[in-house]
Amino acid sequence: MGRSPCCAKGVNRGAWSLQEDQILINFIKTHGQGSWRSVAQKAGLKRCGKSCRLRWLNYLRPDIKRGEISADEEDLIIRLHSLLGNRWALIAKRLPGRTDNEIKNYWNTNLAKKSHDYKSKLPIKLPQTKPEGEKPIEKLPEVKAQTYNSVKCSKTPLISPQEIQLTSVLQNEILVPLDDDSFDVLMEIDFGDVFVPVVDFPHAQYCGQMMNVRKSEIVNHVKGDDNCILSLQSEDGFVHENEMKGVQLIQQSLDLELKRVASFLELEEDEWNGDGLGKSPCHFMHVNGVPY
DNA sequence: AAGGGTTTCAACCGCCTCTCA
DNA sequence: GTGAGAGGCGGTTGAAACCCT
Repeated sequence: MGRSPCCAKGVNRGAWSLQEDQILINFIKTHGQGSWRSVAQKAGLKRCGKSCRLRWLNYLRPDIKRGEISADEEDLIIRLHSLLGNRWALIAKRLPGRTDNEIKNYWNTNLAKKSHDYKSKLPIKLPQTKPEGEKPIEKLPEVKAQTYNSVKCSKTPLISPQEIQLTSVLQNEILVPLDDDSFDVLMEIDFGDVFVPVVDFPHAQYCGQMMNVRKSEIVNHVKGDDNCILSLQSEDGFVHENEMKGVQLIQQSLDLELKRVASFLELEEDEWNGDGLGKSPCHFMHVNGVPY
């Protein structure tokens, strides 16, 4: 279906003049926000409706907060971005007075670079050797390692070690309390004979950007951009029963933490558990290419 | 002071979704 | 059910401001 351009020829483009701003402000004060196309026409602005809407929402609206993004706001943006991805409008709803455009610009000019710089310094060389004495507990021939090759999570839990100790109902079973001064490890999952440290960035502001999971000497993949990959491939070609259990535990713990974070951020369930980037991490786990 | 490079951010573009006839 | 119009959104652009030599 072909679309006619929203802006007819002959309309003004580019930066808004003070006079245009004043006309738009006065018109909306008097008539309120209605159909943007008709606002442009009735107000006598030679602008397309979209341009009027953008100007009002991003600049002229009286509840816009001016000034620098505070440290608290920055922290919230980072947390929300790790949870929601580039859903700027959704993120902006959680920062009163800030617009999606402003947050997007702030991310692109400040936070994205920080994040990228940090990620580029991450070690990617991983242990390649299999530990002595590591044996499969049970063979599951229908699920070979080369097909049971990844657990993919869209998002990571946003938790501090202190919070883990306080909140995890599974603490005694799968989460090991951490040193108070450590942000390197979010939690450890006990696979029975192997501990799996779930590692995040050492700086709190990067928590949630990427997660690094190692399963002792066996799990040998640490990588991620927007997503993280937990590779649970065993070198012996079989899936260990305790590994399968580990997948379930990771799924449980991630889902638990995401729910808690979503609750903390007062996100509606459809904002984090629906389609898209806000989806619960357990829905992104795959075994053999199939949602686990 | 000049000018060249870099950064910032307002505005635009194009696609998607929703609504309504 | 279908198509068109409108709003909403994320990605991108480019002019202006800023910085550095």
